[in-house]
Amino acid sequence: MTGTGTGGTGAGVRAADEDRVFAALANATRREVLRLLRDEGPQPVQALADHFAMRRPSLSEHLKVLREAGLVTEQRSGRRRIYRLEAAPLAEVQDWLHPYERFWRERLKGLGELLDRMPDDDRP
Amino acid sequence: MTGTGTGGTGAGVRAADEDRVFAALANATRREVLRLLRDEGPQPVQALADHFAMRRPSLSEHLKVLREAGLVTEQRSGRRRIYRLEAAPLAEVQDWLHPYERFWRERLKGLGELLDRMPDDDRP
DNA sequence: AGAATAGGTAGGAGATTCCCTACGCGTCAA
DNA sequence: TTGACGCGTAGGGAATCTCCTACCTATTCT
Repeated sequence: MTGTGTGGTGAGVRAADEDRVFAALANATRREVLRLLRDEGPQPVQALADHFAMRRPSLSEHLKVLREAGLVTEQRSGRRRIYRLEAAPLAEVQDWLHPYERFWRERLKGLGELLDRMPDDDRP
Repeated sequence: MTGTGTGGTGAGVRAADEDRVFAALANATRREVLRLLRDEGPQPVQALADHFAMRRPSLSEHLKVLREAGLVTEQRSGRRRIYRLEAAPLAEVQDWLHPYERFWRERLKGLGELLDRMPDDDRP
């Protein structure tokens, strides 16, 4: 929904989305939540909370950050809310990563030095 | 140097490294610095600072965060310090990303629903 | 209906982030 | 040697993060 062409602002929205995703991933608890949803499938909040040494309301706030980054969705089931992994924003992270790939591959082949460009104004 | 097998603690070190990398990427200025070093090659601090509406000491602190995450290295050249992209830690991000890949691919093929597992205790 | 369960929100404390203005240190030019 | 340049660090302030303890609503069970 907040996809590639929402219209109007265009790139500004994308940048904000990107920022939310990277910010969401900047916390170890939230990354662990994503791993749990990936490895154990969709779960209600309490089941997730069992894995952490943190009160449930704190986890609720982490889930909110993940929701606003589009990394999880909730589906209400009675009085519970089943959280599910939404991996699509992670594809954008991979896209962001891609232009760097050749740099670490060069390093691994030991060719890095040869291909580095000097700043071309002066050297000591 | 702070690579895969520093010895002793093992996974603890890795987790701390991972955290530093994700934290470093959580800021748009720092991601832009990485992009500049990637697209324009190694540069001194002032050349980088020209791209930002921020005082140079602030950028220096961003560079420190990137250095401590292993994402850049500095090479002294006279009174200047040439910063260079070190993409290796980004390979670890890609490794982290990899187990999620099948999830967004499933979604794209519209098969997501079929493969989702229920929490297997009860449904409404 | 009343009690228990599931989970979100409010408000606050302490830590961290991100920017700033000084200022210090090393290097190059005059 | 003196001054200008390049860059890092110190210290501080505002904003944000991350955790907490209440507290509220919605649903289910008895």
